Amino acid sequence: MMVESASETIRTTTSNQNGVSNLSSQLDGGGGREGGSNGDNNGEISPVDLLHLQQQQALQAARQFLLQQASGLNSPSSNEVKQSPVQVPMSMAMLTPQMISPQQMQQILSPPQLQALLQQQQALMLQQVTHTHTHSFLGSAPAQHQQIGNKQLAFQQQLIQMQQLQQQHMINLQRQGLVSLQPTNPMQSLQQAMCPGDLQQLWKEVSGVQSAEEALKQQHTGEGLDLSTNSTSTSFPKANTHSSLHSLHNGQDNHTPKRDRARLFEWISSFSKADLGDEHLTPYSKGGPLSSSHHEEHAGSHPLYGHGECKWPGCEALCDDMGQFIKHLNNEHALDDRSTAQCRVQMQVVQQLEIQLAKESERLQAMMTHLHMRPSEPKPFNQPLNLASSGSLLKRESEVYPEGLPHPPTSATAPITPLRQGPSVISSSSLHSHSHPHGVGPIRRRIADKFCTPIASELAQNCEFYKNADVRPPFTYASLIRHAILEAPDRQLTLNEIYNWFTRMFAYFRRNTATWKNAVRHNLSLHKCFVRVENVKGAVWTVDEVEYQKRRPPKMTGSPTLVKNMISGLGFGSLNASYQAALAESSLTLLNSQGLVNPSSAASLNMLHGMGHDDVSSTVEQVNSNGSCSPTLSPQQYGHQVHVKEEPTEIEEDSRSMSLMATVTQNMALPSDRDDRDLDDELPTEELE
DNA sequence: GGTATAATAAACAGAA
DNA sequence: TTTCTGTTTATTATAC
Repeated sequence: MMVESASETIRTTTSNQNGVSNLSSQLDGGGGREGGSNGDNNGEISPVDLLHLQQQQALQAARQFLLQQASGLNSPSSNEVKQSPVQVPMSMAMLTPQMISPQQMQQILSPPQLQALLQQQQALMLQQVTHTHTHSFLGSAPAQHQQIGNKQLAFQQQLIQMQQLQQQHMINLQRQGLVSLQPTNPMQSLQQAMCPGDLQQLWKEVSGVQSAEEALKQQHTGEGLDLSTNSTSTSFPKANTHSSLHSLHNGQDNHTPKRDRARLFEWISSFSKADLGDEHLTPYSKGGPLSSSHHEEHAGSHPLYGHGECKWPGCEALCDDMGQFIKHLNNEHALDDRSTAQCRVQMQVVQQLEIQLAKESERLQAMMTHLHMRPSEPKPFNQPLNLASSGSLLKRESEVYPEGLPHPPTSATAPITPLRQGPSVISSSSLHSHSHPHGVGPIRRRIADKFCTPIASELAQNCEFYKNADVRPPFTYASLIRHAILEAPDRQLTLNEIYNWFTRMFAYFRRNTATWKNAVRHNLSLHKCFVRVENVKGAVWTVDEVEYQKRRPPKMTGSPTLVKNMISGLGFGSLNASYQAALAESSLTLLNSQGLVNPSSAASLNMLHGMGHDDVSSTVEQVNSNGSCSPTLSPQQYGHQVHVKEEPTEIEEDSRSMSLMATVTQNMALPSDRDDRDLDDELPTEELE
């Protein structure tokens, strides 16, 4: 029961804001395990402090610049970056965020450059706000209003981009262990990245601009808000504001006519609460605009009310009590164009952050996968990836992951699946195939076998991950069943015990019970390598290693194509040929130091590189578990009734040579702690792969 | 396009 | 009768 609730918790990681704190918790836990990866900043100014200091300095400079402008420097030509303390090309500072993603920006720019860019953008934002203000009050021609609307659009786009960029930068710092991780939500992330006061200030600027425009409009037309009026060529900035924000979301400037309230409401409601989280749409989506009957308002708390002030973006109105706040909310933030526009901006912010979160979650899993590997195994990740030859999943991931970054052994579902999925995270649900009942399509099914993933090694490295994350393990049912059975003390399990192993080891299998249990039974019956043995306490299942080795493994003959495929398999954080080579290399070193190996055995180890990884791991596991040289564990030794099955498609292949490996391995000391067997018992033997 | 492999679904039967 | 266990068949997807 506890495990199920735990998996439920994990599953929410990318679906709402709560996931952020969950993710942070995981990060904290992971950081603790890794021990010391966060660095030691005690007694000195931490990088994050420096970052904040720089941001404050930039903002301070921007404020001074604003003051100068307000005191008479109204010339637009003065709005140049030469005021900026850091020299980053203006074209870069202004255009890049809209042209390329923040991730790409970070790859292109060094951290100092990135920081400089952030500062420039912040200063520029404030400058734009000032100019917008200035033009709003000084100019009244429609053309100027049009310009204001465009500036607002540009401003808000850049604001979001800047927020993204800063958040990404913070995450990068966190990833580098330079910043301690804190439970946060998207808005907190923005505030954390920007400096809360300045973010709020920027929001106020947006609101202020719109308020000023509304005032102007009312002055010119002598009428109040008329939401039903279509915008014309002489439309007021308010209409532009609307369309700008609308196009902000659509990614195009289509200058749509004003929507009436119903359409605004419809548009907002089109965002499912599942995507955006309850709190974002609650005021609108439940019973109309900011209804005072909202349940949270009656409950004495409101997400938009805290510390005696209104938390509406850009609004810091002081409200003594909830009643006053509700009154303020209904009066000042009713469903009108401005509120809708602000809501849209907020939606956009949330959506961007959620996308970012999904990506970062996947990146986290890739990092965890990487960090679980020993320091002596960096080779695979130094090799160029050839993802183009991989399947569609890898192609998708190649779009997500920067080149050279190890991909998680996927899954997301992301929700992670987000992957959703691995470790396959992809637990990010966003990466899960929606057409598949399990959320994980067949694409992923054979990943383990295709890339020859060593199940023992993978499980050892990501044991905790699979136990907690709702991520489908990248192994076939057969390999999982076999692993479960071989892991058992007497190398035999009842069906129910196999079920229990699945649910114990993988959060993913704590759901979809009917499906995967059926699959387990199906595999047990189908594959000849699984032998049913009846004893006094009922039927148990064992593994016939000979039969298992007969299963046609992925061909790894060393041809360029296969090697390329293996390299492409790198994307899963699973072991590939290079990794195996590194493992063998390090193992040989170890064995040589123990005088247990000779050149011929080294050749044998190298030969293993051409084997399917499952085969390799099975060999090692078997030897390891048996503790003897016997290459197989014949079920006949049980002396019970045995049901021999026929493998559907059996191609006889030479059994891989394993005697030498067995000879070597049996001499190696094995940890005795069974509780840690996943991590300790298998690793030494896996190193021989 | 054929083949192999794996996942999934489902039907069915026998035992507990 | 229900549930569990085990077998079998069919379909689909993917990789080669």
